[in-house]
This record gives sequence, structure tokens and C-alpha cells, in this order.
Amino acid sequence: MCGLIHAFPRNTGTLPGEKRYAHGMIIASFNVNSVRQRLEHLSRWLVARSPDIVCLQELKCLDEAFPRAEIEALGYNVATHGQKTFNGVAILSKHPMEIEQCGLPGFEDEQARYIEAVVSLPGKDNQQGEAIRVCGVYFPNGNPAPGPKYDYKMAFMAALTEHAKELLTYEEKLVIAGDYNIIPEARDAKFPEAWTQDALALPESRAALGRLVNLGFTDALRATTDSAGLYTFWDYQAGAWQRNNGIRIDHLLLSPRAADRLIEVGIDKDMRAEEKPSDHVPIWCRLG
DNA sequence: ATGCCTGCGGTTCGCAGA
Repeated sequence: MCGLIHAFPRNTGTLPGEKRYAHGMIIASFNVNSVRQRLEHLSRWLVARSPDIVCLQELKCLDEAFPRAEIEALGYNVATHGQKTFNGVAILSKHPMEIEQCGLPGFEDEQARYIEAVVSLPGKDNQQGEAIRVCGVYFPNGNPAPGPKYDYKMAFMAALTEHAKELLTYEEKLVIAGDYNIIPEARDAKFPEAWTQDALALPESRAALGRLVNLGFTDALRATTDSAGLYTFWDYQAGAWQRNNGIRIDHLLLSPRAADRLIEVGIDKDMRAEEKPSDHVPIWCRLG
């Protein structure tokens, strides 16, 4: 399992005197579509990929129902922001972390779609390492558009953009990782014409994503490749996986200091071919 | 063409997802 289909190295040299971690650290996002249904998949993947930090979306359970002991047994600290039935986000970290936010600041929301932590990274020779701020996001779907659900999606994105603007002033290593429910460009869908009226691809949706990215973030995948056909989601219906009818909606946005450390990006596409998979697969980046 | 499929709740079909 966890066959790596897409892996994109970044052609960048190390500057003289620049401090980098020997093998880098992996930060991943994975929409599990029910953490209880996906515990075996998730556990196998955590062992195989061994990410340092993972943002999970669509837990679909209360915090007390999260399989905390099982994940902790694999060597992870666990922070959850769950709710009954729907949504729910979590951050897993091999390293110590402090939770900064559960829920998006300045945005009253009964839906559990945002969690933010600062992770303390190990330094060389047990020296005090750096820290990295990680935001786990689960954007609303927004369909049907127009309508109240689309208004909610736009409001969520506006609030996230305002918060991200403040976070960037800290000039930290920062990653906003998650299910954005936005297809950035036509090349990010097998059949882009099928999505033109959809909340995932409307010009207003793409413009809102652009306003966030243009604050100064780097889309990790697009920093490594211009290739079309790189997807993170395939619908359960109509043989979408078998037809490779996919879309790219799970993204890793990097602050300038994080983008400077980008080594490679991967999508663990083979997860989608397993028995009883999530409809999303993990995307991850390695920072040096 | 509209549903196809999956998960959840709570009982078995409606809602949500994307």
C-alpha cells in the first residue's frame, strides 16, 4: 500500500550556511471521510509514510469517539476538533504541539472546520529546534450555488483570509493544509467543463482562493510541477476512480519561510484503490 | 438525463458530500 504515484522534487539548492533538517519533515493532509471507518487505512498509512504532522478532515465524530489511543500508540500527539455526524478536523504530530485555535477566529461557526497548532520541531544534537504553525482546514462544499450554502462557503473563506493575513505578519514557517473544496484551474480536473456551474470551480470560488494565496502563500504542489491530471479526490459514484475522473481539491499552502524549505510534494494516490477507501487521498510535502 | 456511492442517525430513508 501507499504506493507513491506522484512525487515531485523541487529543483532548488541549499544556500551556504543554511540550516536544514537531514531528511526533512513531512506535513500531510488527509480527508478520511469518517475516522472510525478509516482507522485501519489511516494507521497503515501513518506507519508507511511516517508523516511528522498530519491534518485530518471529516472525522464525522465527537472528540470522545475519536480513536485516540490507537493513534497515540503509533507515536502521535492528537488534537481533535470534532462534532457529531459531520465535519470535524484534527492535527496529529510526532512532536510536541500547542493548540492555538479550535474554530476560525472571528467566525461564529457551529461546524468544526478549523484547527491550528504550533509544533516544536527537534533541532540537531538535541538543540532547541524551530517551530512551525500548522492550520488544518475543511472548507464548506458550497453547493448548490448560488444559495445559503454558497454564501457560507464564501464567508468562511473571507474569515480564513483575514486570519491568514494576520498569521503572515508573524513571519513564521506556516502551512495551511486541508480540503479546500476548490479546483484551482481547469488542469486540476479530468472533465473541467463538468464543473463550471459547481461551487468547487465557480469563478467566484477561484477568485476567493486567489485572494488567500495572493497574500503571499505558495501552493506546494504547483511549486513543484505544472502537470495536469494530479488529483486528490475521486467520487465514489459512476466509476470515477476507474475512469480517473478526479479533481485536485486538497492543498498545502506555504508561507514564504515554509516555501523556502520545500523539498518535494507527494500524493499517495494508491490509497484510493484499497478496499473501502476514503474518496480523498493524502497529499504531503517535505520541508528541509 | 439524474442517479450512480458512502457514512451517519436511528431505524431504514433522508441528508450530506463533491
